[in-house]
Amino acid sequence: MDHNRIAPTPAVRRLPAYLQLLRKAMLAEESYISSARIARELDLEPIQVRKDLSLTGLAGQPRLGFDVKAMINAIELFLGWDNTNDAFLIGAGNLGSALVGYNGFMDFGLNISALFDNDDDKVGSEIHGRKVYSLDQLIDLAWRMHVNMGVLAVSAGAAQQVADLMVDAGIVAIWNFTPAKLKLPASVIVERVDLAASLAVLSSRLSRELTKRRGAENGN
Amino acid sequence: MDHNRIAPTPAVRRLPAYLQLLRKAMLAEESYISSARIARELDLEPIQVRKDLSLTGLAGQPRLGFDVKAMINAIELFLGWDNTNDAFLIGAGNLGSALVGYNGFMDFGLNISALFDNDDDKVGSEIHGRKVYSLDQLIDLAWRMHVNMGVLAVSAGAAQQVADLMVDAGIVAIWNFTPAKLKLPASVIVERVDLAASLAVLSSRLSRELTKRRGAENGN
DNA sequence: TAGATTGTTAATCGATTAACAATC
DNA sequence: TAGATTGTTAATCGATTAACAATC
Repeated sequence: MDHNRIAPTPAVRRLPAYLQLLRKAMLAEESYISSARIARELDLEPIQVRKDLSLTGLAGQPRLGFDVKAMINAIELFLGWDNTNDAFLIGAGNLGSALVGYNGFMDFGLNISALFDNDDDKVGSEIHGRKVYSLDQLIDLAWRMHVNMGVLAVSAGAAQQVADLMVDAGIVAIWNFTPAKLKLPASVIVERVDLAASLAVLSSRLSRELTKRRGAENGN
Repeated sequence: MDHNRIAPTPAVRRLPAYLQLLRKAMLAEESYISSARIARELDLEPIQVRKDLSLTGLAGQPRLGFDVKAMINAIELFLGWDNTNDAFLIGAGNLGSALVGYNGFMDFGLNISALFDNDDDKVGSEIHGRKVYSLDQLIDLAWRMHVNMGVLAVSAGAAQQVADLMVDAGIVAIWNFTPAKLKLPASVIVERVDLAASLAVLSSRLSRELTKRRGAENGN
């Protein structure tokens, strides 16, 4: 309820899952959904669902649950997904191309409107229907098109330098797909997709599991 | 120190960053590094670094810090990155190709040894030097090559079905790049790269920041 | 009204951080 | 030895969960 406190990150990260489920419920023409039902489908606790949804400021109704349509709007508004966000993608390599080709981003209110790369062979071409521009044009185009979000998908080595350029171009939020830890002004919002961290969790667990199994095989 | 308790996930996720820094230190021929120095470079607290590193079971030395080479080995052992892990990648689309082309995985002890796809146009071809097989061959090849890790990069709609097949093929650990929440036996280890969650954090913060700035513009 | 589901307040749990004795 | 840095134990912090009164 307290709209001045910043929202807990773990809760914000769960909101897209609620949104997805609510959209499915809307397609099924259900008008209300309870926290118990959401919790069951997403394998969470009902109380956690209620706490998370309260972030949006929209209250549920006793006996009924949450108004599906209203809650969809409330979550989208909270996340800034109510209007499509135009973003530039910098680095039209393998990963960059993959991200542009992923249509699912439209569900997240994200539209990658142009690509930027230093490779002259790529500049001027189109990837998945989006034009590739030279990095030299980034500042000019970002200001002109009022783009304030950037997806960084260059090599680790180039990441810091390109990020600095993005900031000069007026980009406020950077979705960082590189392994680099960027050093930028505090006012710039950076969210990193840390594949190494994710793989570390998976492979350490696998490693333990395999050790356990080998132990069991030897009759321990 | 208690090696029976499972490791806290946030700590495990930080280990690759330590590893990367330690490797850099080794290249610079430094033999010891203190928690204070690691903390400074990674923007963490020294005490957190010490707690995290203690997970590996390797102790530091008072006055000196941590033995760089020994700690690299200890972290790699802990994560199961001491020997290269062979993995299959299922779904040779945009994202799948990008992941195969990303050479950085070698630093994480991961080697994607083969690709699988249902698209007949792709089967038999090579992507970034790896052969693409039909999904029909997954079970046979996984057993024969003793592969127990799989990277899932198919469409959201196919994810559950393909994951079931992976489990039938004896795959124990699944790195899930799809938006699907997989329902699998509890013994299967799943780690999901949740792009929607990550974007939610970024765009909700951006949204707040822009609202704030617009407020400031209007003289509030 | 009775009953189901909500939001609030308090308790629990786990991760982070602080204080400090132990160590080389 | 003196001093820097460690690992341990305790305190703090934040997120999750439990209990329950409020509500339609």
